Amino acid sequence: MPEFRYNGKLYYNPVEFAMDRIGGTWKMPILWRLKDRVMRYSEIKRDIPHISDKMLTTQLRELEADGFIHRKVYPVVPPKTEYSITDHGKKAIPIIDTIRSYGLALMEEAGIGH
Amino acid sequence: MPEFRYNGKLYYNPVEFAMDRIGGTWKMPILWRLKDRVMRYSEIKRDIPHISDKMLTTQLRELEADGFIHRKVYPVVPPKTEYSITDHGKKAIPIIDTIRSYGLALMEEAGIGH
DNA sequence: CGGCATCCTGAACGATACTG
DNA sequence: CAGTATCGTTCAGGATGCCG
Repeated sequence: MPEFRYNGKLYYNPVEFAMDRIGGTWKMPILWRLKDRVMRYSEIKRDIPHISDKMLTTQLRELEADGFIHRKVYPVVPPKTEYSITDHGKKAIPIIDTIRSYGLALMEEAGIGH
Repeated sequence: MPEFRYNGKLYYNPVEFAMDRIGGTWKMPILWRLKDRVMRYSEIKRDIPHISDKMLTTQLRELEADGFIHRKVYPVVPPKTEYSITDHGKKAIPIIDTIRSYGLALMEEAGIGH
């Protein structure tokens, strides 16, 4: 398996590369919520309990930089920012769905959720 | 999305639960290599560059504890230990394959690998 | 050969406070 | 409302050495 570099970071396989874009604790939950609707910052925050402003902002910025979501700022008072998924981001949804289903299966096997 | 607890740890969604079992830097690469053959400790280690003994041992133990792989020790000198994937572990392979393919697609879009 | 025991670092992540 | 700034903590993972 050939190793390669991207943006200065070293990767050893495609799985690692994919997980660096959509992995971590928050990115999939965020993408999942944006999959079929536009949401404001405060909406996302309210919908994902326990996430801090810092984490939400950081993750949103990274997803935007990687082209998964679009950020639209309305220059009004009070501030208004809308986040939406891009076509590039939509391609990740089936993957997340696969992992999600697998997680549910594992949970059932483990006796969780009934 | 209902949160739940498992082995003392708090999870917020099925994706997080799944990634806690097969995620991280090393677990998928290990499972991927064991998917259709039995391997000895030293074989795996040789096949996954850059992994340390500590990491390899830790990950193998966790995968074993979660029922993904089986560990068979031969009481001989010098020591011999064989690792194989279980039926439970085999169910993870299609997931890894999906993520892998997605990673390859992302890499191609990013202009990596040609 | 197939590990385990220690020690250690850096990045991820959290808590809190503040602001245009 | 939608963030930033700063500080503190945790923990995955690396480095090194030892052993039956």
